[in-house]
Amino acid sequence: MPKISPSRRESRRQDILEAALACFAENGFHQTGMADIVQRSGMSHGAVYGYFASKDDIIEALADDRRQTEMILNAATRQADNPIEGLRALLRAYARSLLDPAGLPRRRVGVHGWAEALRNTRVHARVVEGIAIPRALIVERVEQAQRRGSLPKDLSADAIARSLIALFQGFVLQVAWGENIDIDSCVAVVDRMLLGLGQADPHAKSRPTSGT
Amino acid sequence: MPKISPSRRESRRQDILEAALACFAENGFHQTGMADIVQRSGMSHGAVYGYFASKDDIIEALADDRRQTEMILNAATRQADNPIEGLRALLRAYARSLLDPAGLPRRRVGVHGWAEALRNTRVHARVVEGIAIPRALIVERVEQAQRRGSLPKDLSADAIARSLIALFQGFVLQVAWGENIDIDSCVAVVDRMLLGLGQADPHAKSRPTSGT
Amino acid sequence: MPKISPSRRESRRQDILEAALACFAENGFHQTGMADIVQRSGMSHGAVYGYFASKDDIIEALADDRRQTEMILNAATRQADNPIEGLRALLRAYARSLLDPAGLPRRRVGVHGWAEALRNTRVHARVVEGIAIPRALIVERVEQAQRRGSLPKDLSADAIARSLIALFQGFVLQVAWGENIDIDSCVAVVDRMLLGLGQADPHAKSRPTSGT
Amino acid sequence: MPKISPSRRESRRQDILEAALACFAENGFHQTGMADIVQRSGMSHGAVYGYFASKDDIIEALADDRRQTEMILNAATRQADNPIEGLRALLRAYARSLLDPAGLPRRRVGVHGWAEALRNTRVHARVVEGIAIPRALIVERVEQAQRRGSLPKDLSADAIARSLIALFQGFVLQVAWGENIDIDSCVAVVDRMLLGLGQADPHAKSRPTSGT
DNA sequence: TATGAATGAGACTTCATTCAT
DNA sequence: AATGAATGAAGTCTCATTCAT
Repeated sequence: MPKISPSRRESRRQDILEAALACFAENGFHQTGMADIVQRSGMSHGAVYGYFASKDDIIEALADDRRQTEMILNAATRQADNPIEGLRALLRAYARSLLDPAGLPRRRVGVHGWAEALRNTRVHARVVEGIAIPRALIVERVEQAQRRGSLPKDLSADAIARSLIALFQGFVLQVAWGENIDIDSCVAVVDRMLLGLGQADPHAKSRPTSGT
Repeated sequence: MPKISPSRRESRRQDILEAALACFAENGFHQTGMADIVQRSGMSHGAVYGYFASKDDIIEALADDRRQTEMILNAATRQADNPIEGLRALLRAYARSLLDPAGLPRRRVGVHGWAEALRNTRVHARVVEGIAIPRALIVERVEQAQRRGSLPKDLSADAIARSLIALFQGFVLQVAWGENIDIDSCVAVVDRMLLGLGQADPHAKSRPTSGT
Repeated sequence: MPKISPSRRESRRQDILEAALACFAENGFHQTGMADIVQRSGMSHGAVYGYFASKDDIIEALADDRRQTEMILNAATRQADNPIEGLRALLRAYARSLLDPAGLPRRRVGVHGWAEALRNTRVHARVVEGIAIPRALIVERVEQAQRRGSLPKDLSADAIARSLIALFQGFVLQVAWGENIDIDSCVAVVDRMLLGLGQADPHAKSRPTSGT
Repeated sequence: MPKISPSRRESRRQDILEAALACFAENGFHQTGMADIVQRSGMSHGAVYGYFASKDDIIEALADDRRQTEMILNAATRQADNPIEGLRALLRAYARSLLDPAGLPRRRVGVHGWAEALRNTRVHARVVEGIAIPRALIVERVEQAQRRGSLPKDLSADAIARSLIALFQGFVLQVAWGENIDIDSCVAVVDRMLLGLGQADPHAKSRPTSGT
């Protein structure tokens, strides 16, 4: 029987995750010690271990960021009637998040998570799941557009989704590195690319893939 | 001859880097111990330290992979007369490298390097430099195309370059994760995106951007 | 109470210093491993590092021995009214300490500290400070005696102090080496030397510096 | 059968000792690596090991410095007819050597040797022997003086010798530390102390010890 | 003889986790 | 539940010495 209330417990848990996020963002998972997290959280070693079974447990918890996903779902949902506009809304939602300095730690930890996912099965699962959600959404939008004829059917919806995700991932990376990147210009570029997707295959001999 | 020949020395150095690459690809930089590298290289601790001053030194050496860059330069150079085709050649060269299973360790280590670049200044410098080279090449091609009128001038050449790089980075990441990604389909998608770039801004009122 | 009391902490600290003293006395600073100290202290590596940041930290802590100094201050203070007798009391206090077998480890470590002071700045500072204190005391006594006329004014008080310190240092060294030295006889010799200091310069032509 | 001439061999040996002396003076025995000595000597590892079986061998060779001893013997011998003057000549010879900056490395290594003598039996033997020689000389002089009546017989000749040696040792130490010590003033002090030794025991009740 | 690359035991230190208080 | 001192395996790196060339 816990002496502290469930809500207080959850709040403490978040304190730890917040502290860990800050530490991991600065130094990466493996250069950060439990002592760093303990100190930053203002708690004791024992207390932290009361909320997480291990350091890996904390890493896993942070590898799974639903907030971004939720934001994206919302962005796309708001344009539920127009798939192409939905994708553009998605793009803009991502771009906006990249411009938010408060999200920098999160994005840096995200990049560390990408590397960690290469060897830590559980982290891998979390990360891949986290990406599967927007991907499924994009796929859905694309297929919707393909049915409507606003996107050609000769392109794989999955490939389009993966390509857009890849774009976002690359932007996250470059921004995390502190590269001097002009997000707005990039959004314009991607917008134009999306527009290009709507074209038929110019290399296909004579037979237009889709018409108006 | 007690002093080993420079070529033999270089060969030994490569052996170490190869061993380290394999270890890092499996377990990441910080989960790999010097003992692992030593064992895998078949040398002794002391011998390894005769070639590299520290583990970080090895990491740095691996963070700088010119081979990929060179391949890209070649790919683009072969199409020196047609900038758009040069970019497509680049895209294909990248895609081909992604399909090579022998390059997997290298790509995995590359991802670890991305994370490491977030906190290790020297690795950061290497990684960023490694990306600056293809980016400069792309910028050059794009500006060439813009002068010729095959790409609109209202798009930032740098943004285009960064976007293409971002795409490649994201693909590298997804492939490294073992995602079930169909590279050929993705190439088709990116091809179409490139095509889209050639279009004028559809939102611009009346005045066509491309001319002459 | 999870946090150990300050007194218990200090006691543990002393345990480590004691163990280190014994090890260093036997094998010197650099031939002693942390493992030796750890084993002798009965603690674990981590525990020792909870009290001292490094091996050098332990060495520094041992380079600073105030006990001897305090003993000397006491000895001299007891004869506050007669400076010459104060110096003789000092001499005897030192001699007594040399005869104490329990102090042998301390003296051996002291000699190691002399060598260490040649290259370790912090140890140098500690050692020199440790000697500055009795030296200042001797200087004070000598100047007092010079004002009273019981010591000639043509001798530098500092040189006298340094000479007496040098004598003690040499005795410490010879005793530490296990030389077959008769301390009592040496005390008699130094006593006579002190007596000699009271004489006027015999080489000074005619004019006596001080009278009786 | 050595290919190099014995004289060349000895010269090489001295080169190594010189290099080692410089290294040891700077960093002490145990902080100096064979690599340092090898580099400073301009030879190779193998070559150095051709002259000395081990690092300890080099240390031992340096622990035995006959040059100083010889100088002292000469100084005292020049005053063979007057024992007290012989001692004063010795004192001055020592003092002069302390003022020679070229001898600093030697003196620093000497101090390291004092510490090393505490645990290395062979070094101990060398160091103690090195000191036994001047001590024996002083004892001889003192006994000579006692027979002549210029020094009282109630003082132990050995204690006097050890006391004088102790003085010198302490001066060496303080000079090696870079202390701001005025050697000339100290010589004046020791001169007066020696003068004091000539006095009879003032505490002895009535019966004068000295004759004539 | 000379060279210097190689060896490998061992040095110091860290840190995720536990558990007596 | 909470504390934080303690554990000890494991980490990176050094260095006296050897030996193939």
